Amino acid sequence: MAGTGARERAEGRGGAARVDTRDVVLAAVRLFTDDGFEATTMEGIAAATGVSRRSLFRRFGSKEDILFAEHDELFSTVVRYLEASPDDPLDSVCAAARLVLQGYLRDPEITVPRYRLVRAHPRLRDREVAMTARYQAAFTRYLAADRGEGHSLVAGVVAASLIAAHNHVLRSWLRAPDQDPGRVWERFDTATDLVRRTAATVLEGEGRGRTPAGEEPAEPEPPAGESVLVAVYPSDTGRDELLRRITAAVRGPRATS
Amino acid sequence: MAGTGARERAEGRGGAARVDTRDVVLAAVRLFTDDGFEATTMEGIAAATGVSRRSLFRRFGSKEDILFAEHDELFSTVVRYLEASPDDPLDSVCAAARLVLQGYLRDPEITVPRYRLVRAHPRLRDREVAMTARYQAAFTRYLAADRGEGHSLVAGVVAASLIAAHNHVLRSWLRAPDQDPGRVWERFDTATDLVRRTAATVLEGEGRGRTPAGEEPAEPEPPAGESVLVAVYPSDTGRDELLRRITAAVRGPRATS
DNA sequence: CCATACACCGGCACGCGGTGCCACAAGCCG
DNA sequence: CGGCTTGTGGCACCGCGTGCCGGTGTATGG
Repeated sequence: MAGTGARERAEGRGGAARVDTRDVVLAAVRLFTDDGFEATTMEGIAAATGVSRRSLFRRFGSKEDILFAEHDELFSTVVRYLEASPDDPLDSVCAAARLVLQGYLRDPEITVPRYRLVRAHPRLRDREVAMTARYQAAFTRYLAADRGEGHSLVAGVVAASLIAAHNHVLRSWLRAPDQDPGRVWERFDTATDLVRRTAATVLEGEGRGRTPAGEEPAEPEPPAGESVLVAVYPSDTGRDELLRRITAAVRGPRATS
Repeated sequence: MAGTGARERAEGRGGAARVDTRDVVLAAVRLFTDDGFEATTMEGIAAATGVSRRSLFRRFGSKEDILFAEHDELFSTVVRYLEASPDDPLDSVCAAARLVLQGYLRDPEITVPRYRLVRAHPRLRDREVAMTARYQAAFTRYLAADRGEGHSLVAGVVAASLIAAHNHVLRSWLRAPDQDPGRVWERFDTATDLVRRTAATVLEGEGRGRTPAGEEPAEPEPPAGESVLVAVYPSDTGRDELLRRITAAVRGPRATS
């Protein structure tokens, strides 16, 4: 629980300090798992969080979107990371996939119950696969942009392989979230190695990967069990706000395996 | 339009010869493209087809499901084909993918406008990718069932590759449905060949080929003007030390935007 | 100090998707 | 004929999602 409890005071009228998004999500997840997703109404979530029904829709869009709010944030983070990544494209997308897995491992409090909900309700399942499709599309675009335009097939296949490998590892963790994270990263490395091998096969005969001019080729892949922190913020974020959020994130209960 | 018009007589009560599913779908597609998906109400479809609103929900489940009714049928067909297929598993799934593409090419009257609708509405897009995910899951299960249980990763990657290749060719047709079908099949063959090559690579090299990743943690430098901060630190770095270093980095001269 | 502008919130009403329930019409059987 | 099953239409109802409005806190300018 990150900073709950002190919020309940925000009742009454206008002023009403904005309830933290994460608290809303956690409360909603709790209601979903306790009462069932269908049975939980937006009015119920509103009552439980102190945010009005109308504002819930304004901030999250829909009931499902509450469940995937954190995931959406992660997605945009990954996309921005990808856009700013100077490494070899294949390394970049692998690192991006690592980022996604890390996003899941970071707060099991949301991702694990969400996984259970997703498994139970086909509609939520569709929403989940839609998310992975968005990742896949982003990876494909990124890989295809680097090479010539004619290689979108190859890019699509490589991206699909990587997503499949990632999801394979991810699910293995979601089914047993208490296992040693080191094992998870180990599996992730073998999975990405597999993808790399297939990609190498597929790319044979293509021009070799570009080398960014100058600069030492930064090591893109932290060794397994490494601690990675990636922060992506809007360009207009003030330094203080940035530091405050990073501090809060680091001080948070979850250490990245 | 195919076989409408003679239906209008089915008013009044019970008897009402059952309106053909395909006619309902075609009418709905027409309404969707003419008036927009959101603007088209189930009551409108009911009025246009002579089927009551209640029966529409009973037969199709939801408004979206009307659009994908034919696709669902195709899916179950493919699954049954797969279950009865005695060939080499890789050949079987490739043939199954061919079946799907054929299902699209067979009636452009539904698939083409549906593609346009899917492109326009994110919600329908999600539904579409959910369908491809179902195919992918079916292919994965089929491929994994053949080999030992430990190869579900490989199966998943191969299935994902095949689906990606199929979708690549499919979209190229959907964007220009009037082109020569021979070209489409030609592209399909080259795409499946690509998948076959990668699959061969992946299936042959079951020996571990893991390369030990480098050890040196690094701080990749985001391009100037970008709002990305990536920091990689040893796992045992203390929170305070981490924060101090991040603070120094952000406060420093090369602050991120 | 007040006026204006802006952004966010909560309440209300409403359309529509989706479901449970019931009545009714056919086909099939003894 | 009377029961059973199956599919249908009508009706009422719930809940999601949205447009609209009034109110409140904060920032900006005279």
